Amino acid sequence: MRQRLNAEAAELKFREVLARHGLKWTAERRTILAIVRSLPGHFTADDLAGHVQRAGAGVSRATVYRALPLLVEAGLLQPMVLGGEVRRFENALSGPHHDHLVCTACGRVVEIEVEAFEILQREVAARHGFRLSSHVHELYGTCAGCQRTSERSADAPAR
Amino acid sequence: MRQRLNAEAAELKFREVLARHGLKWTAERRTILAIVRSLPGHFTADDLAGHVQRAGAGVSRATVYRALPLLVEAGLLQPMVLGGEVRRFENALSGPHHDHLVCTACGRVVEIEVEAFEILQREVAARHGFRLSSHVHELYGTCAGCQRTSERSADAPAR
DNA sequence: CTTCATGCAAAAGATTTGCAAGTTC
DNA sequence: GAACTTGCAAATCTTTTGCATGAAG
Repeated sequence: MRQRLNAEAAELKFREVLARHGLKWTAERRTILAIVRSLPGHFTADDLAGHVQRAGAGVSRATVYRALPLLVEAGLLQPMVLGGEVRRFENALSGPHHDHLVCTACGRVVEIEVEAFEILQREVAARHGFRLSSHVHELYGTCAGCQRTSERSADAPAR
Repeated sequence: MRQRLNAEAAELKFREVLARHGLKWTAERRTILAIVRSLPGHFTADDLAGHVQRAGAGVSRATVYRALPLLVEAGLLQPMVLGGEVRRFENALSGPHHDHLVCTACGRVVEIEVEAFEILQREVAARHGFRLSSHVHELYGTCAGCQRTSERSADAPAR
């Protein structure tokens, strides 16, 4: 139901985020975007940096790292937790389980609790013969306030 | 719908994981478990280590770090991505979006695609005035094969 | 022209590991 | 007893920053 984004659409999304932050569209960021589009499957931040460097054009690691959050904000890169190498946790014992709705512009976090998700998750897991123990479920986007801000002006402070 | 786990249940879960890996139930791990249960909200691996250290009993940082993956496997700690400080990504452009079903015992990853999740997510986001751009959704548990293995013997190799 | 970007190399952090001595099973 | 743990400190790794120079708007 969700169509594959072509190069043009991807560039548009990226530039939109840049504009929103008053940042510039440079050759380096263009290169990084291209590599990101070309990488299949899962990869680490460092992997990506490596690919970009090897890809010829001398784009430094620092520049790649600096682009990461922007790419995520543009929805071109999707953060993952696979493998458990995370830095951040939440006590899974206190109170009922909840997921998170995070504003990528201002950082606000809304905790949500949706019974339907839980049920659906169990169903899917069962269908694959899995016995669930936990999960990570976070939704990223912009909250009402930040949407208004970015519509009004393109030089809105990042946070 | 999901009840708060009491100390006993938590210990049971933890010891179960330890047994499954042929590991031991030590005073240090007991301390760590206690602190984990006491910490509310979100925290980093380092935060936890700090708390444990300050909590008196001289449990070293290294020991805490070593216990982390076990706690997650036991479902007592829930990994999160909040804040975007992740090390791992996935190209959000190639093909339709999918979530992950991960076996914490053997590491197998099954990619799942459930339309209902997407719809529900959009609904929840809308209800809070958010415009979604991406999300992380990973389910952790044990696959059919690993379930059988751990039932048969407690000394099954971790992976 | 003013503001932002980049590379470099250094700095800062976070996590992991080797080892000798002490514990659990 | 054998196998697994721990603390410590050193070793690794990853990610971030300061600065001077070079582009983009």
